[in-house]
Amino acid sequence: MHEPTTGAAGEPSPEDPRKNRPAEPKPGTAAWWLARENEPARRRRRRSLTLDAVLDTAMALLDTRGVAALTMRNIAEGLGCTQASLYRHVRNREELVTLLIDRAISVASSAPPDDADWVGKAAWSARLFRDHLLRHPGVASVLRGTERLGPNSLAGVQYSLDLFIGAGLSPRLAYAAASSLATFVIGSVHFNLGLDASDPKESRHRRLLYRSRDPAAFPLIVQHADTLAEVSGDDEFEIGLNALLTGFRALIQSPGNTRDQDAERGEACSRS
Amino acid sequence: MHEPTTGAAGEPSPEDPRKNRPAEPKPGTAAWWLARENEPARRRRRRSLTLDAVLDTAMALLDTRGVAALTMRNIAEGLGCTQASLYRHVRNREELVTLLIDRAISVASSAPPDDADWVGKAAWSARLFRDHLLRHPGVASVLRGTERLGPNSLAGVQYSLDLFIGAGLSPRLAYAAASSLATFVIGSVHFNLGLDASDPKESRHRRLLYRSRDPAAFPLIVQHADTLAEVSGDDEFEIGLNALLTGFRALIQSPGNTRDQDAERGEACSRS
DNA sequence: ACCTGAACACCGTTCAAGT
DNA sequence: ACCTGAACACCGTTCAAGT
Repeated sequence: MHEPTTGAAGEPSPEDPRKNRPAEPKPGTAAWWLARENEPARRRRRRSLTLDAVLDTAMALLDTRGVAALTMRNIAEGLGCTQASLYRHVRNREELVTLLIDRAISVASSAPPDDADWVGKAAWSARLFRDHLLRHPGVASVLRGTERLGPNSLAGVQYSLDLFIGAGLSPRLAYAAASSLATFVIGSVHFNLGLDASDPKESRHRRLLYRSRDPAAFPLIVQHADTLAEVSGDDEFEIGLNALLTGFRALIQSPGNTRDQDAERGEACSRS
Repeated sequence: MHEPTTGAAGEPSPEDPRKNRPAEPKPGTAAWWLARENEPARRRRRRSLTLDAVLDTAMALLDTRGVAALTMRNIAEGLGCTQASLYRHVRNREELVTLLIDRAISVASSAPPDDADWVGKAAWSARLFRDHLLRHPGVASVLRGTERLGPNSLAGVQYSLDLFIGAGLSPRLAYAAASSLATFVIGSVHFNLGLDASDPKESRHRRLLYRSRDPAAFPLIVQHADTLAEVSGDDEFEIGLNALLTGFRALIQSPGNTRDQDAERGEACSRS
């Protein structure tokens, strides 16, 4: 066989007529997680090299040397084995990254503030999650795209559902609210990723850039250059987080909180 | 010289003592955009091969064959030149991607709905942006990390500032609101990226996965499996968008809308 | 002044061959 | 049954040499 390495030419044969299994599912999808659980223990027969060991060194590599160093060769070197051995525990690099991501999300288990109301708890959890990602930029940089269906991700979903349903949202709205919140947290970390995190020079450069724009094309940017340049990633996050939670609270006070009535659509947007 | 290709070992020498210029700025930062404008026209002397041509074919490649095919070799092949020629117009691949991203964001120029209020206009723009990204998954998959300081990104900022300041927010809050909204839109697209976009099978697989979870660990997920599996990416987006805009409107009705009083912090979160 | 050929130092992945 | 050596088909980037 020896197929070409990267399928850049448009996925030639989605189904192999020889074999009967239907074109292995993409890592991270529900089908992939399910298939992985049903396949009993073909791999990882408590040998010297385990999947956990692979993920451990991969995680250490990601944390210490960044995403560019997360290489099959480097992982193998860290384990003292050859790169080919890794493929006995993992189908390919994407699968490894998918497993790594779910493993890196295990932070929601930290103690929630018990005396706060549900909005306070949600805000606290969101900040905790964000801080965790900011402390592990490698994880954040690899977090996109993949679904959140792994055990640790699901623990976060369970926690959020508990919180939002307890507050009075329908299961459907609670799930959407939890997803939106997670999306916002991860997105906000992504945007602060390339900036060397609160480099004092960056604010000055942004002020210079805003000031030197064409006033005809960007009047408000030029006019408020100094103010805009001072807004930090933390400020943005807090304001967006607050707005989201305010919106969720408003959702509860409108009809359709315990039943599912699709009351959330066209409620505040005045779609005309 | 012939330095190692990837600086995986921790950025050895941040400053070269020979030359006097201070360690070229990272593509996408304010310093980078500024430096790029001040360097007059050393490159691109209206030769046969122009930067625009490079970006055009890169864009076409990204759209038709995806991010995995966005390769210096493929771009060169599309242009009929050698890969080394590309480096006369672009410092490296990251710079090319940065320029490509800003170019791919030129969608805000589309007609805004004139009879809607500011919330309606913001929602409309957000949906427009999201649809644009969903139609160009390659762009979305490459969108992370880099700052939004290029001309097309700034046009979006200018538009949003106009909208939110006109609605009554302070410049500071207007900027943070615009950034939060953009973060949410991009993030929500990122999360729907790996799913083959509304594959009917995916919903079924998610239902199976939710149902088969351990009820002791994930009681709410098991209990509401069918409901959760039916929530689509569109639903999530609409609910989150609505919440954000509701939150922004609440910000206006609280004290500190025309002045900057930091009234947005600790307002609804009841941080204890 | 511009472009090229050819190389360098990497990648992910596969597979026959060893033990 | 497990692991390895060696290869394949790619990468981004550089640079002396051509014109």
